[in-house]
Amino acid sequence: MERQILHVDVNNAFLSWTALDMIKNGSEVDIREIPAVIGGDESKRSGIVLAKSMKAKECGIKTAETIYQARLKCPGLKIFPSNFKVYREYSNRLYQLLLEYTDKIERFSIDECFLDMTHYLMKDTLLNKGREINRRVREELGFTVNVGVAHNKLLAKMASDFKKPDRIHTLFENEIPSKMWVLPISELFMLGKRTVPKLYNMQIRTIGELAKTNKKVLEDKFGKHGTMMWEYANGIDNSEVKYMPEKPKGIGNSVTLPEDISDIEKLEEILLALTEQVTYRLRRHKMLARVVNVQLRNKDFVDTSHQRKLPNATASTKEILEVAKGLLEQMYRKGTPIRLIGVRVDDLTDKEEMQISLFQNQVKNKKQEKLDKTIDELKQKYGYNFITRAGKMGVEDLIKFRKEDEK
DNA sequence: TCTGGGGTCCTAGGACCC
DNA sequence: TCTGGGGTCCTAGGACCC
Repeated sequence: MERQILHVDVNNAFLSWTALDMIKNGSEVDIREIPAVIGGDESKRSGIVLAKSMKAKECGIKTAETIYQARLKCPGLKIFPSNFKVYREYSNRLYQLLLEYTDKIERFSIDECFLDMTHYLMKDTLLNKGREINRRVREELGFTVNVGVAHNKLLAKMASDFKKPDRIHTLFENEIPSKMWVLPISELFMLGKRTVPKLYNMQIRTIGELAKTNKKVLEDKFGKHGTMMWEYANGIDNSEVKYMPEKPKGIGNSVTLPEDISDIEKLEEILLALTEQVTYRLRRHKMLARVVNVQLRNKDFVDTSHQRKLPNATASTKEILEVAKGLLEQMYRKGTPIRLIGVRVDDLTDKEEMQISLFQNQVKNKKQEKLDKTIDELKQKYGYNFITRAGKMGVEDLIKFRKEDEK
């Protein structure tokens, strides 16, 4: 049975939502109407563009480039900080509105949803529903979306990426040659800056040329990625709309340091703050981790990471911190200036499903678990930073706590 | 000149076992 | 002197997404 898929994509999401929030708080200007970007903080060495207004786009400003470069392109540019709490609110409002159409919604990111409308279309056409969503979001929520209409997720997503803003586009099978094959390969979902030059070297420049390339040639060169790009170029995608919320597969926290650090004791303090945050989130998900990973980025932007598999899954701050410290010591070359440090846990399992090893639940573990639990409860009651073991040098200010895990 | 932070998935090589 | 071939697990790194 042919599926009926919509992709809803908020136009300039962070910028639009910041604009609405500013207006709500009495701002006279609508930053959607001027050259403006949402960006990081240059003084904290995180100065990149997260979102741009149409006027900023006209200057040639691109997402993810540096604020420095953006300002060169557009001297009068206004820069505003991001506010994820606000973004989450608007994202939830959009989701609530979309729930009126189907409960088969995949929240692909904070500003993108896939809707599986296959079983929800009565006499209305998919296109009419798309138009209605587009209009209602604008009128009722005050921002605009692009809607992609197709029979699978890939084509719906490609369609919503056509002309912006506030548009609706279809991409049905018979439209693939005229609407998709004419585009450069860089426009194809999952073809990034590493793969595109390799395809260019093979004289493949448009999605249509990729679609007509021998599949086996691509597979020999790119493996599974080759299979995928050939199928995508031909509009083939059988993946489901994943409307059931999934458990995370890994949880991480990393920081770019305001200045390079070459002192391992300082790095260890930051590692503690990062680990506390990661294990707190892990416990809130009621999950345990079996793999601990530490990442370093040096001043030359070279990344290294080491990981270790644990004999038993755990959510204990102490246990994970000990492993993380071991990894840091193992990989850190004395005197190297470090720009970024991160901790993540992987290979997660549900706590309930965990088999309790006979040798594992000893008294000291119980004690440690109880301490973690007490601290977690205080954090929930008085806020994440109320109590922390990493308070020595204001390290906790570096670690942004992610509020969505509060729920 | 300056280059975020959160993820997911894949690959390749080495260790180890039968 | 010549030295298999699979399979699994673990680790480091890369590519891509928003």
